[in-house]
Amino acid sequence: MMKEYNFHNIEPKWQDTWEAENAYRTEETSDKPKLFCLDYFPYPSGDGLHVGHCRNYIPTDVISRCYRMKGYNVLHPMGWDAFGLPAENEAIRLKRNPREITVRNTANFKRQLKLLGTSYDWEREINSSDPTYYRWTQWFFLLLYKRGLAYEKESDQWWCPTCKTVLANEQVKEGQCWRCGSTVEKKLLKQWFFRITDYADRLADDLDTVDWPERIKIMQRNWIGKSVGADVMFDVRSARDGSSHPTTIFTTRLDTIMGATFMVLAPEHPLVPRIVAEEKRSEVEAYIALSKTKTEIDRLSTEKEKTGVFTGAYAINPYSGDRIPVWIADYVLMGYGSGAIMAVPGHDGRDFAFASNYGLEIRQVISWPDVIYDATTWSDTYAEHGTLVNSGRFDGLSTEKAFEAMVADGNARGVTKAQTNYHMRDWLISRQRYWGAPIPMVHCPACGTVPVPEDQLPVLLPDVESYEPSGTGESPLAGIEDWVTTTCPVCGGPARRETDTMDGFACSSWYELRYTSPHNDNAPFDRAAVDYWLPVDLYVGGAEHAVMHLLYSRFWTKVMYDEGLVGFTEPFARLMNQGMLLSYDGQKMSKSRHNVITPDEVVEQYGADTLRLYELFMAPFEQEVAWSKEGISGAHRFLKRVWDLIQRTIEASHGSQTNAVVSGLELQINRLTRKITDDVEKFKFNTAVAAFMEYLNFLSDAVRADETVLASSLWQMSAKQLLVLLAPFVPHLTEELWHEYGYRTSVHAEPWPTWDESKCLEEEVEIAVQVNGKVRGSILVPANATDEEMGTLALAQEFVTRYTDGHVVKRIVAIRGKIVNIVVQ
RNA sequence: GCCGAAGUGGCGGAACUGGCAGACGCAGCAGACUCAAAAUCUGCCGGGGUAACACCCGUGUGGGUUCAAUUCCCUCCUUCGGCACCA
Repeated sequence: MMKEYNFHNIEPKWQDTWEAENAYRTEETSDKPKLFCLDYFPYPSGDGLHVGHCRNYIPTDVISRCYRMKGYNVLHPMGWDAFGLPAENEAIRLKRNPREITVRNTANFKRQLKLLGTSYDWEREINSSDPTYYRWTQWFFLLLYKRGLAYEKESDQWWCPTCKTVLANEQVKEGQCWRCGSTVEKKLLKQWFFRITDYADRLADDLDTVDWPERIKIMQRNWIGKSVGADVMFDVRSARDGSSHPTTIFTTRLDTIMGATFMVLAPEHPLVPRIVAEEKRSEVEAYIALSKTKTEIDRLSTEKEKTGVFTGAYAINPYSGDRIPVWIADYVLMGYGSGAIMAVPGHDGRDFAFASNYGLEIRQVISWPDVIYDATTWSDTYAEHGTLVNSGRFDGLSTEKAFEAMVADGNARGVTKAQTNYHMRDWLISRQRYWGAPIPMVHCPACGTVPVPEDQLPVLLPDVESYEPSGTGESPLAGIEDWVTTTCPVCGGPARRETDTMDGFACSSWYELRYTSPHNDNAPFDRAAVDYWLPVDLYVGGAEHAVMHLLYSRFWTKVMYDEGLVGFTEPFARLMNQGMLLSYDGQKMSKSRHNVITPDEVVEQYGADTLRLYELFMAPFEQEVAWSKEGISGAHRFLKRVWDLIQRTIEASHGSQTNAVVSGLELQINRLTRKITDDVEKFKFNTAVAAFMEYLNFLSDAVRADETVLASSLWQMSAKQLLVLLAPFVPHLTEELWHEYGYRTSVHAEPWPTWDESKCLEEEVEIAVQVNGKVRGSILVPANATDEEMGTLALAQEFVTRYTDGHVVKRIVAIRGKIVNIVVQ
């Protein structure tokens, strides 16, 4: 009587065994090659994992298991990004302490991850909200401060009224909070920033050195937004008293400067009150007031009308000498460049729209061979490069040449200098919230703002009765008087602690390093361990962190490199993004839609091995796909068929050996081994699973034809090799069958099978025969047949002569192992 | 508006470097087993056409290169993702 595939017994049994034997502990020191295989740092939400989250945990587990079998020392750790807004918001909603919530949630996540049969080294588990961890997050803050990369500044910042805190630019998507979706507002507050803009060039350039999806690199480059141009000084004359105010504008198109017919200042530009004409004053002030409210309310309207007001003042164009009017308009932003532009309506769409609205002069300064200039039909499509006209001594130069000549010319006269600007702003890291690492700074009335000395870290997050955000722009910590009150580390006098906490993204900017030495009490990490393990060889997670975590983390790494703490400049050598897993209704899985599928329910019905196999099989790794309730049964059927066939194979192994031969078996097992090895390397798990299925179909057909093959030696060997290849994909089923064979050691400790390339070749191949590109039949030829032999054999076929008789054969194309094409007439 | 990715059977998808489009799986249809159902096993399964062959059409659209195009080039359409007045 054959045993049934009882995954309910098998899976917990092996999970307990592996845990008891500490089967997946990472070796501390080793001569083996290393692989650091890392999942994104998860925030342990109270909802737990759904099957969509498994879409990255399963593949990284397959990779880790596979590389262990290949003889690598593998670091595959897991920990919790527990600090931050999401955890705190959940705690507030449940009216529970965030610390309690975190303990409960991480336990549940861990249970679910174990349920999947993952092979994490749990001895290296970390938690960003633990003082032994955030002590070092604070230590890095001090490092940044010491290097002049952390500073305080009062400015208008994005404020989320629901989360009651400020947000960094990267954390505002289409005018909404990245976490809760509320429309954000501007609020004037004193805030801590990290000077990430100092690293803009390196952050952009070093993208060329990493193996990441091109899409993510492009998003980062766009975000950094490097633009090369020039600063030019325009002399603005006050309309009030005629006084001179040299004012810088930034342009990437210096070559068009002879076409600058007016100048525009941002409404907030500090020069405005000093130059505005008396009779324009009320109109200008009204516009400034209006634009302040407008940016908040109308941010999302797509095609905003370009509006502005004339200040009454004029400026001198330093190249043409023209006297041009100075306007203010809200399409010029104070936060970029110098908050002032030269407007070239002839060759810029925005300036053109503005000039058209207010009847300002439009002048052509670039010409193209096939374009006739006509002021009435002029449009923003003519911003491309060409040849200069109406530009005096620069006429006839190409735009590129003119740019250089004009920089040199202006440079000599002291009005122009080459300049590069960036879209990216400094990273705002203060949060007016409780659940984060306290910023380790002290405000002393005598000494000013001073850092907490390293030996006094961590600045512990105090227990607090109410951790609800106040909404006043102050953190809940500000209300804890005996925590806030402290002594100044410099003068010993009374002082007050900084009450803001750090953005949760600070915690995740260095966590990968902590895994190499998670219990180190003397430093954030052991240098030797980091030198061995880093950079991360394979980093896997969703695409949603393209310009947040991944940018911040790269920045911290470069700072550490500059400080001499690490020997590399990029933390993640290879990055992969898994596709989103939609629910069976094609919608995103969410509690509110009631369409969440949990691994718990799937494991209960089909087992973890089936879940793993199905998630790997359902679509290419990077592609979005919808869950199919029926589809998973195919994966389960496959595993039952493997189970049954191996059971029969084991049974047959107890009898006497036969000499039965399965034609092509050696070819198939060698090809399968090669295919699985390649596909795992390339993250093509779906085709790897398909290859297993094809192989099983091949074996099934062979057994049906002749049952005695089960007891042949090649069959026995091939069946075992199938188990070993399948082990990283379905660890429990393979382990059970491996032990049923009588082995006492784990299948996961087996060496990864190799293949013989010469045995992957067939002796005879079937190739298609075409006449004039249409398939008319196929022939069987020796694999080493020459082009002539293939052509001759093809021409002799009845299905070919039918088309060639009465025609002239012009050409025969023969491609070895593929096709013969006979071209007639 | 700009940047990027992608369009293949009823569905998820496969196709090396240009070489027989639809591997593998799901669903469906027919049959075997069964009193019956489930499970399992076997066969069929892009469209037209045929008694069955033959044959014709077919990878979003229209063109091009080639002996040969899902694959390369150009045009357009659609969907998804990112950025959104960055001078």
